[in-house]
Amino acid sequence: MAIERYNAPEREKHWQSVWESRDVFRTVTDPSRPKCYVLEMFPYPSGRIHMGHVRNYTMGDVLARTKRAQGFNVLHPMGWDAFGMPAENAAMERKTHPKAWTYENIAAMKSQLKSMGLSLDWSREVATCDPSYYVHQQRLFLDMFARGLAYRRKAKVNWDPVDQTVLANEQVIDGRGWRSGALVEQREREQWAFKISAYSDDLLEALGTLDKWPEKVRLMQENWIGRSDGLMMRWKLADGTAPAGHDELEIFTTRPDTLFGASFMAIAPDHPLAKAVAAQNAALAEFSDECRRAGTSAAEMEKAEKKGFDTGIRAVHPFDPSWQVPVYVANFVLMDYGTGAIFGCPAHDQRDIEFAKKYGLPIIPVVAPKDEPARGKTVARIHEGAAYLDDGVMINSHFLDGLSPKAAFDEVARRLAKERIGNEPVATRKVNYRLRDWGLSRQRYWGCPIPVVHCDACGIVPVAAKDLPVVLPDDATFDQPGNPLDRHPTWRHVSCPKCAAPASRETDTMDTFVDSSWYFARFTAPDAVTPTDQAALDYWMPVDQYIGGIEHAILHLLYSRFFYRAMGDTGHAGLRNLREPFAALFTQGMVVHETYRRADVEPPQWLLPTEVSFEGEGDARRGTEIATGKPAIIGSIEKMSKSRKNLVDPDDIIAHYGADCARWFMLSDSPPERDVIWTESGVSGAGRFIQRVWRIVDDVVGGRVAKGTPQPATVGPEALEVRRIAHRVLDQVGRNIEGLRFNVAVAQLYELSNALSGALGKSGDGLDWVVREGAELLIQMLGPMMPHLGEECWARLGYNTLLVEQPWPKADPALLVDDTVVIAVQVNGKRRDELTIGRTASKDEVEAAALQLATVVRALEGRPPKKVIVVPQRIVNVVV
RNA sequence: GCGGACGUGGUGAAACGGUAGACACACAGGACUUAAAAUCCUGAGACGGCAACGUCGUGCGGGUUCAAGUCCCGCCGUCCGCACCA
Repeated sequence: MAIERYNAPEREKHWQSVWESRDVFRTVTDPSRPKCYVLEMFPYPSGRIHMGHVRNYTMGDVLARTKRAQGFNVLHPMGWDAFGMPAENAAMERKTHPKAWTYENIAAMKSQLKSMGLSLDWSREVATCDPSYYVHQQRLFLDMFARGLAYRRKAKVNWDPVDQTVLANEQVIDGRGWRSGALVEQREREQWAFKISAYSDDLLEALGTLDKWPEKVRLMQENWIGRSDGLMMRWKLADGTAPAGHDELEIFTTRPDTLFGASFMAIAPDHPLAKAVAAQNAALAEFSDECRRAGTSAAEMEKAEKKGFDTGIRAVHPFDPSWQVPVYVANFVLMDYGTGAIFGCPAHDQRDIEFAKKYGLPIIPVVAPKDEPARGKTVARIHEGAAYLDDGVMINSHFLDGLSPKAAFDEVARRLAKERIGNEPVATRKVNYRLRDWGLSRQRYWGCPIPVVHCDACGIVPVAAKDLPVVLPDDATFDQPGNPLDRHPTWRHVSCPKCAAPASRETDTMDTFVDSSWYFARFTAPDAVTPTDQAALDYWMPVDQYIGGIEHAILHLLYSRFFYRAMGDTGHAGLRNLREPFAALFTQGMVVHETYRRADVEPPQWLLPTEVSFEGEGDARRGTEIATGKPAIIGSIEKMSKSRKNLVDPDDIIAHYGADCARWFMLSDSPPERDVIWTESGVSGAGRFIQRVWRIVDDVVGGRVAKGTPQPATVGPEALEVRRIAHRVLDQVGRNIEGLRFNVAVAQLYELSNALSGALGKSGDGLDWVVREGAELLIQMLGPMMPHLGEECWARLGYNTLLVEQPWPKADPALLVDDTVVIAVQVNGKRRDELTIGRTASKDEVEAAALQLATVVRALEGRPPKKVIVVPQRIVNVVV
C-alpha cells in the first residue's frame, strides 16, 4: 500500500509551534553545566534573508543542536546589525523613515528565520539600532574616551562622495567605498578615532594563540597590522643646503645593514622639510601640488610613475662625513608611515632602483651571495635594474664586510646608538605598524550618536551617564543629501553638561562596525543594566564557534578583537578579562548559481532562474526564456546577486520543499568552506532523501518490532553487519559535525540509510530489531540537520518525547571493531590482492598468509621476497 | 610585484603516508505500470578484452619512501588577499 508522502511545509509549521510553545531553546546561564557558545554573524536587516544566510545559519544550527544533545548548555542567539546606510537610502527613495523601514525588515526576516527551524533563543534578541542596545555602546564609548582609547583628531580621511561620509581604511577597497563603490577622496577633517594602534603588538602576537582560526584569516590580519622592525636614524643635513631650522632629517628604515649602499634620501611632499623648501621654491611647490592631486585617488596612485624633485639639500652619511647624498621630494613616500622620509638603497630595493636609474644615481651592491659565480651574476643583474633581496653576505661596506645582513643590522644599530647628534643618539631601534587608528565618525543619521557635547568654553564634554542614551530624534528629514542631524532644527542645541552655557551636540554618529564589535558580549546578558554582566561573560565567553563569511576577515574580526581588549581595559570584559572573543572561527563559502541572460543583447539583460526553462544536458543543454520563447544564454556560475539575477528565494524553497530540504542540500556535497552550487536537481535529490527516510520509518513502524523491544538473543551475520554500519556511522557523525565536516557526515548518513533500505526487504535473525535500532539512530543523527523531519519520525517511531530533548546516542565500542579484517596485499607497492584474516593475527601470520596467495606466488616466480612489510590490520607489501 | 590557497571521474566530492574515486548529482539498462510520475534493482575512472584479467590513472616534471592525491623541490593553471609601508 502506498504510504502518504511526508508533507514537509505543513509538518514544519507544526513542529515550530511545538518548540515555541514549550520554549525549548531558551538558555539559562548556569555555571554548574559545561557551556558552548555557538554564534553566526548576525545579519543586516536588508529586507529578506538570502541563501547565504540559509547556509550560514544552518551550519551554526546543526552544531548548536548537536552540542545541546551532547549535554552542553548551548548559547545560540540571534540579533540585528540594524544601523547603516541602506535604511537612509530607503528613506530618501521611498519617503519612509529609517526606523520604520528597519523594524519592518526585522519582522519579515525574523519570520523567515523562524521558518528555517533554527534552535535560537529569541529571548536574547538584540537590535543595534534600539536605544536599549546603543545606550550601552555610548557608555562603552565614554569609558574608552576617558581612557584615551577614543579621541578626536584632525586627519586626512577617506571621503566617500556618494554616501557623503568618512570611511575607515579597512572600508576602502581598491580605492573605492566598500558600500557605494565610489572613488574615495582624501580630505582633511576633524573626526573621532579609536586607538586600535595601541594594541598593534598584542593583536599581532595573539594571532598565534588562535589555533582554531583559519590560517588564511590570521595571515590577512598579520599583513594588515604589518609589523616592521627597523631603526629611526637621524642624518645631518650639509651646512648651507637646507632652510634655516632644518639641520637634520630623521628617517625610518628596516635595512640599516644596507647603509653603505645609500645613494639618495626621499621625503614626502607633505614633509615639513619639503614644505619649508617649497615655500621658497615655486617649482617644488608646483611638483608637490601635482603629487597631492594625483594622490586624491588611491586607484590612480597605484599606477603613478615614480617621480622625484631634487631639493638641492645634501644629507651626510652617518659613518662618513665626506659622503653626501641628495635629498629628493618623491611622490611615492607616504607622510603617515614612519617619519615620511627614507634613505634609498637602490641595489636592494626594487622601487629605489627604478628611481635611481631614472635620476642617474649611484647603484652600490652591498649584499651578495657568498659564492662566485653567483655573486658576479647578481651584481651584473643589479646593474641591469633587478634589486637583490635575498640573504647573503655584506660587501663594499667597510667594517660590515663579511657579516650576514642580520649581523650587519645589529652592528649598525649598536654603533649608531653610541653616536650622538646633540645629546641624542643617532639611531634607535623602532617597531612600526601599518595599522592605523580606526576612524569611527560617520556623517550619517542612522547610527549610534556619539555622546559628547562641544562647548566653546569647556571643549569636548562627555554627556553625563544619567543622561544616556543620547537618542536619535525621530523627526529628522531625509529629502536632501548630507547629515540630517546637522540640519535638524533643535537636536544639536544643548547646554554644556559642565558649565551650562549654550553648546553643540556632536552630530557625527558611529561607524556601524562599532555596533557589531561587541554584540556577542551583549548576548550573554541582554537585559543587564550595565553594558555587560561580568558573571555571564565569565561563564559564556569566549564564543566557542563563530561562523561567517570571509569578507569580514579583517574588518569586523579585527575590530572585534580590538574592541574586546578595550572593553577589558575599561572593566567591561568579565573578571577573567579574556582578550580574544572568538576561540574558533569558521569562514563558510558562498552560495553560487548559474546566470542566465537574453541572447544578443548588450549590455546583458539578466534573467531569473524562474524565467528560464531548459532541455538537453551537458554541452547540449539549452535555455529558453519562458515568457518570449527566445533562447537564453546559460552563463557562468557566480555568487548569487541581485545584479546578476541568479537568485533563489529561500521562501520559495521552504514553501515548496520545506526548510529541512534546503538545510540538507546546503550541508550535502560541498565542503562548508568552499562555494556550493545551488542546483534544482540537487534540491530535488535532497527532497527525495527526505521521502526515503520517511518510508524507512514507516516500514519500521508497520509490523516490525515495537519501540523498546529488548535485543534478541541471536543476531544473524546479516543483521550484525547492519548494526556495525549503524554504530560506525554513529561513532563518526558526531565527530564530523563537531569538525564542521557536514558533507562527510551527510555521506555517512546516506550510507546508513542505504544499509537500512537494503535490510528492509530481507528477513533474518534479529534483523527486524536491528533495523529499528538503526532507524532510531538515523533519526537521532539526522535531527540536528533536519530537525522537523526528525521530530516527525521520532513521534512516528512511538515516542512522545521531543527529539530535540534527547541525549546524543552513544556507539557500542564492541561493534566498532570486527573479528576479521580485510588487508590489501601489494607487490612492489601495487595492489594485487586482498586477504581476510583475524583482526588479532600476528605479523608473521599475516605475512605467511599473504605469501600463500596465488597472485603473490605468481609474482615471486619461485624466488624468496626481498622484503615484506606488514602493517597490522592495514596492508602487506611484498617487495620482489 | 609580494603573500596565500587550490588543482582527483561527466559533475559536487571522499580518502590517520597504506585497497584512489566512499556518498551524492547527472547518465544508461532493467523491474513495477495501459502509460507517466514515484519507487526499487543493476551498471559505470580511462584504454584493451566476450570474460577472467591486464595496462594506465589524482595539473606537469623530478625527488624521498617498502608504499605518495597526501611529504620535499621546480614548473603550469585557477582563485583570493595586500599593494608605493621604507
